[in-house]
Amino acid sequence: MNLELQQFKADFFKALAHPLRIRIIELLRDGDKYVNELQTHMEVESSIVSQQLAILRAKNIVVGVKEGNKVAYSVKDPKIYDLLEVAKEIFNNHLSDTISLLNQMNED
Amino acid sequence: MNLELQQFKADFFKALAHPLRIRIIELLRDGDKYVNELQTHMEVESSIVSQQLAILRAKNIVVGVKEGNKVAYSVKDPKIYDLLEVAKEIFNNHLSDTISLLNQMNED
DNA sequence: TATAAATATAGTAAAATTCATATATACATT
DNA sequence: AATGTATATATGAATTTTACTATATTTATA
Repeated sequence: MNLELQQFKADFFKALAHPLRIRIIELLRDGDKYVNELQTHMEVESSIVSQQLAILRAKNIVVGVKEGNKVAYSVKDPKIYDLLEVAKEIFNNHLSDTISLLNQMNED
Repeated sequence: MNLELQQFKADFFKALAHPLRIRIIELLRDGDKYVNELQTHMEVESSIVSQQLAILRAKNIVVGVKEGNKVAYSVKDPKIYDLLEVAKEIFNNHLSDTISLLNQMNED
């Protein structure tokens, strides 16, 4: 069934499947930022930031608007933060599973 | 800032970044399934299914329970379906953006 | 105009992922 | 015990992604 839609979803998740791209999205949560502002927070070469932004742009996750010298980036659909929120909840569940497993092991 | 969590999120999304793995998760939504059941729905070699299941297992997204000859798989944390649901909403927004853009272009 | 600053892109080597095939392991049945 | 079935893993080739470096493009400023 609907293989094309599954491919589309996979591509979308692939766009999020990199720590620097997650970082960019989370930085943009506090408001639009210029590339250099992103860079100083991320502590990597500016070309790397541009590359990752290009990937996010290609998947329509962020948009860049030129303002003179600079380019201001913003997240296109704020629902993406709901997505990250759910991911965090899953992370927490996963973590508490791991912890209780460790506790169990120590009881023996 | 929380680099570890960003890495987790990235890894997690990476686990979802493949159409067959999306397919598996969606198939498991209707209830636990044996590998061969998954396979007949997916129309790929069984070794491919196993490989993809191994990836999902490694990221703690699914669990397999041995039942005699077979292994029954289930999704570990149903919250993952919340995630897919939010993703779908984002696609729909994106899609309707694209459509209205196309309409605009036709008006000119 | 020449130079600097900000951003983007091209090229490339290394690393990771995918897919196919072959092999291994565990359980069931005869 | 021997064979068949279900699942998992190993291996390797092809492809994709990443990270780095160099270069290009646009705008601002001396």
